[in-house]
Amino acid sequence: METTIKDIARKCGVAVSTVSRAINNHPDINPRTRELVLQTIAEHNYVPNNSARNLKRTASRTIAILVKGISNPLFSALVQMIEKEISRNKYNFFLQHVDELQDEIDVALELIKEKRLKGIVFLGGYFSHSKEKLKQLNVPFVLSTAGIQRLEDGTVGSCFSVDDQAESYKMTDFLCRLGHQRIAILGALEGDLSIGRLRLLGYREALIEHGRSVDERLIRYMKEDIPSYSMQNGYEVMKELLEEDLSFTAVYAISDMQAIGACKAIFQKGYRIPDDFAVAGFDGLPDTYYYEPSITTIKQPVEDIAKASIQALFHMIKDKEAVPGKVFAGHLFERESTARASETGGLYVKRRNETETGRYFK
Amino acid sequence: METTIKDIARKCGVAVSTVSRAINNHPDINPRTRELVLQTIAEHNYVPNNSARNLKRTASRTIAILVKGISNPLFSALVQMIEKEISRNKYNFFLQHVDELQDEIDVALELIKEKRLKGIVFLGGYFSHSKEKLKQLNVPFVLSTAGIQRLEDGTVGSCFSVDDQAESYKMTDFLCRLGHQRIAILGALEGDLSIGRLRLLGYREALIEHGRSVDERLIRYMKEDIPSYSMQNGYEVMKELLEEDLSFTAVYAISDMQAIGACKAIFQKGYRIPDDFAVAGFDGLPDTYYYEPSITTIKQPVEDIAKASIQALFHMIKDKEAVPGKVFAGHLFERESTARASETGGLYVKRRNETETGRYFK
DNA sequence: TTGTAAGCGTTATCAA
DNA sequence: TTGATAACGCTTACAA
Repeated sequence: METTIKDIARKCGVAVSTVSRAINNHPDINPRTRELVLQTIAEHNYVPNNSARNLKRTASRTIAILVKGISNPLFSALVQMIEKEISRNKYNFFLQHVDELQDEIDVALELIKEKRLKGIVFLGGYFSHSKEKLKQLNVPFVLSTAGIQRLEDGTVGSCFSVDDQAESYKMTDFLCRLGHQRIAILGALEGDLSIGRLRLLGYREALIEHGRSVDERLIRYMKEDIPSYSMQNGYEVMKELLEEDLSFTAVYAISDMQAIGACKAIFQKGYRIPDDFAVAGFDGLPDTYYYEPSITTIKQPVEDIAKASIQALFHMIKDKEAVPGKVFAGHLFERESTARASETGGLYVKRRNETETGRYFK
Repeated sequence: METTIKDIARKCGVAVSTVSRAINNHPDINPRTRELVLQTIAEHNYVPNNSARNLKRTASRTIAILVKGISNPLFSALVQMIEKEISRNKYNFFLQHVDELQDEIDVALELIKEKRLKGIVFLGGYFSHSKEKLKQLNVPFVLSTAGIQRLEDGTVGSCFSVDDQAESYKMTDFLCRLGHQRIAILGALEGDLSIGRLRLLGYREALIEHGRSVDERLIRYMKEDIPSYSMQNGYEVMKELLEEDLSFTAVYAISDMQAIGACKAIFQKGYRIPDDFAVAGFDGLPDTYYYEPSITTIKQPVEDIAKASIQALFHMIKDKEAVPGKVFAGHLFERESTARASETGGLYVKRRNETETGRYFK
């Protein structure tokens, strides 16, 4: 039989309420009694049952961080910052992963009741929930780095992230300005409705703006049977792309991991980066800095996003008023993996007859 | 006020026990009543309180996966396999991270009571707990990829991992056989008592076996103020190492991430890999395959470890008998980052006067 | 400073 | 097939 508060009370010859007081550091208890109780607890390895506590408690000081998917490297830094800030505010936190297929709102709903949560941070999970469903969440929450949601006001939750479409535009625009005429994109799963869609939109937009035609054959999606956003996925897709004769000089992967995979495929074919192909990623993971050559990418300001998210959450918790979300600017890091599309380079460059920013391509 | 089972009962004009039956799919309930109840539940967005359920329930079908630290990339694959197997057995699971500083046993102890857990999988966390403490865990558990523990039998928990010391020996031995006389190691935190210690032990052992002297200056520890086992940590430590005049030709990092960081430091100094320095890692992450040059490493058989762990756990749960742990062999992948120490290469090689496997160094 | 007792929201037992 | 009711283990008035 499990040890309960009653057993401890009996051993100590006191009432359960006294034991409870000792456990919870209540002021109105004789220090000597407290000592006795605490010691007995230690001796018997008594651990209070959290279900019972949560059931009885009307409130807690707990915030849950719900992370979608298990291996988004972008979140490591984010989570650490958020945790630190939560602790600083003397709240408890609770990091739980929610499966790619699970509905994070459902998980949240359960947790709110079960743990009497004070607030929730949703990480990733490219939110596309009905407003109605979000309404059920009757505690403050923030969405961090979740694809931008155009929420009507009145909603409790705020969204903190970069503008995926705009940043994607930025990168594609950058490649265009480097003189690349034909730019392939390594996208998300076909039919993706979250960041994959937004980043693809930005890509199209930039191409059109630059008067480039959008060649659908240069738009590639992730393979279903390989982990999403993985190096392997980028590698396999790039390998296929290289086998077709599509004459492009740059490839933009919508995640850094895919970009690294793409690099490998390029190297394995004996091509050089950036001489034969320019490669760009997205996210700004440390990996892009350490890779050889270092990879051009859009860095998401995770620290800022984390800080703003958690501050907003505490503001909502404490002052009970909604906080507007915020869009953060990403930062394009130009690294070694991209270079100007030159006349000499670019094995696949076959057509070079458009005008570009003062430069002439014959 | 939150909706409870009573509210639903009232709305439906039935007793709470009937609602409970509907929720829990009990057979002894009129299908019509069940429908009515379920519909009312949906209409009111009623979510049962898990604390109350867990409190009342005597048993569950839940297994917890407790992951130490937030960003060990090695675990992604492991977790996925374990999850799949748990679902296949029609159990629920529950993935929670435990902070680097938290005691995972304490967390487990709470969870056991709170959730009436059936079993626990500890991931990482390089277990060094007293047997006494482990005894408190009165549910079956397995340790996966946690530094090998020499548990006396009688313990419920089994340990599944590689033999870190032996594998580390293997890698160091490999580098020695390539002719490297002076091999630096990028270790864990100084004073580490888990895998860091074991891998360092294997390194020393191999050097001694090969008649190499152990130069303490070539043993480097992670920097405290930089994330552990990170690329950045490897990079910074390697940078320092390169600035001293220690004449070594190979560096063995006890994690792949550190190895990648080390590579960057080497490249930045203008040296070549493997010509000037051989670099080896440990873990067998995909990253080492995709890096340029690909990195020699010891691959941990995570799939096998995952499979064996979870199978053992279910065996313990179902048949209530202890299962012995198992040690898995790692697989050394020789890649592009290591090569034979040649007479010509090795900028730092200054002394080459030892005999080595049939080769003569002047 | 301590004890008594009510009740948190469920499930399970028993009787109807 | 259903309903009443007693737990589950704890916290918290309120009383002493």
